[in-house]
Amino acid sequence: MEKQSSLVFYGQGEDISTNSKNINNFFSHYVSKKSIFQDKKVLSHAFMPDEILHRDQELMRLSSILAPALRHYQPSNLFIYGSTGTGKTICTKLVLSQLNEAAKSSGSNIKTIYINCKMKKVADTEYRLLAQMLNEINIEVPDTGLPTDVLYRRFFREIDEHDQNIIIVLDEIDALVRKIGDEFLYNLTRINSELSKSRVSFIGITNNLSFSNSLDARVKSSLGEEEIIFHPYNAMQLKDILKQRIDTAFHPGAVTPEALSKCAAIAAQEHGDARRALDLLRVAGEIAERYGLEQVIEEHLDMSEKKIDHDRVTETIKMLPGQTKAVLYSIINMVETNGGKVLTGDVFGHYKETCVRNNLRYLTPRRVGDLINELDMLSIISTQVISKGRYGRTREIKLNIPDSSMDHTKKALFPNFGE
DNA sequence: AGTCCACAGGAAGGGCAGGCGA
DNA sequence: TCGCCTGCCCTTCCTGTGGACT
Repeated sequence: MEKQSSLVFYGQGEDISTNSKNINNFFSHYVSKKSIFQDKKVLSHAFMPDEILHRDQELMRLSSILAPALRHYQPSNLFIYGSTGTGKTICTKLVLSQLNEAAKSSGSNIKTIYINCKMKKVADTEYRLLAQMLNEINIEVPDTGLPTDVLYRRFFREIDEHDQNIIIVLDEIDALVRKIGDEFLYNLTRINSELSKSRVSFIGITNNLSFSNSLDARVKSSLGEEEIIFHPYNAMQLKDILKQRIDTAFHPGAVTPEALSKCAAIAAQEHGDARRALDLLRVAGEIAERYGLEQVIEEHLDMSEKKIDHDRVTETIKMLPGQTKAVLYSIINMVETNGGKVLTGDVFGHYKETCVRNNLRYLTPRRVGDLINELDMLSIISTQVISKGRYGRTREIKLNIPDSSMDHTKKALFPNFGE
């Protein structure tokens, strides 16, 4: 295939004496050229389609569980399970928005609160989650400084002012419980006994199918009154979803049927993740556009896959704190030297040496163990606890950084640490 | 069967910064 | 201003673990 980047074209082919002229010409050309996209936002995670394909059963089940709110009854608490990109969040949001519409026309007083518990600095502590819930009902509270029980009381008082049904959605609830434990959830289960006018229901969304097993029995029985499982999409279903979005996102004929099939197949292999499929398609479109082409072809999807992986890794690494970078630097070095997998003890030894060499303070093995866990949670590495019998119990660490991103990863770490 | 190793990981608490209310 | 509360990062201390070794 012959590729021609418009950037290269303008830089080399024309006699333009100054940089500003060059850039100006590029922008004019860019504006005058027809975009491959018709409406790019249709491919974003936040976009809510009018119709969600292949989720009729789940939507009906969800609607029937929440419907009693329209008759001033408290709907059952609910857990929604399913892997990433199976439509849990989007279906919940759609049903809630329809419920709000129905409430408006029927005169029911329903308030819905949606909180993504995985958002850093939003819901990673009990205080912040309560503050976020208060913000959702337009009550401003300081980022820190107040006792937690004051926030609880304020929240109870505010929501109990009117006779209303409140539905609180805690998305990625497993991340919250991992961070602050399930005591908080227990407090929430007691919420209705504190209220005289309002009624509160909870929807917990998680991609961890065994999440409820890790909960306290009281919390489990109270919050898990109903359960809905979202199964992964298969390749055919993903293809339908992609087709639906392509029709509005791209100009007609901008995505070849082969590219569409390939995109669906890649995402189907990765646990039927529709979000991943849409990302692949969006980035592939951007790549095609950058090359000045009017069609997305299979090859762009390969490039898109690499780019998404690469961006995810390098962006995550850039944001890491210095000590975590030092630990990762040691893991990469150990893996490159020893090949394959390394053990916690070896990593700590290398990490300590690196810190001494670079005049950095070094942390205790206990803390380094936690940092290794954090890298694991970010999927930069994978760890597995193994027993080496008489030679102790340790963690085996494997790098998850693709070879294609290794150079950039090192560049992101090397300014901080030298040999 | 008991011992031992090299950790994993929970619990408790210190120190610091930042904010609130009296 | 001061006491109290929070989050955050960290250390210290401790118990638990599982399979090789004796």
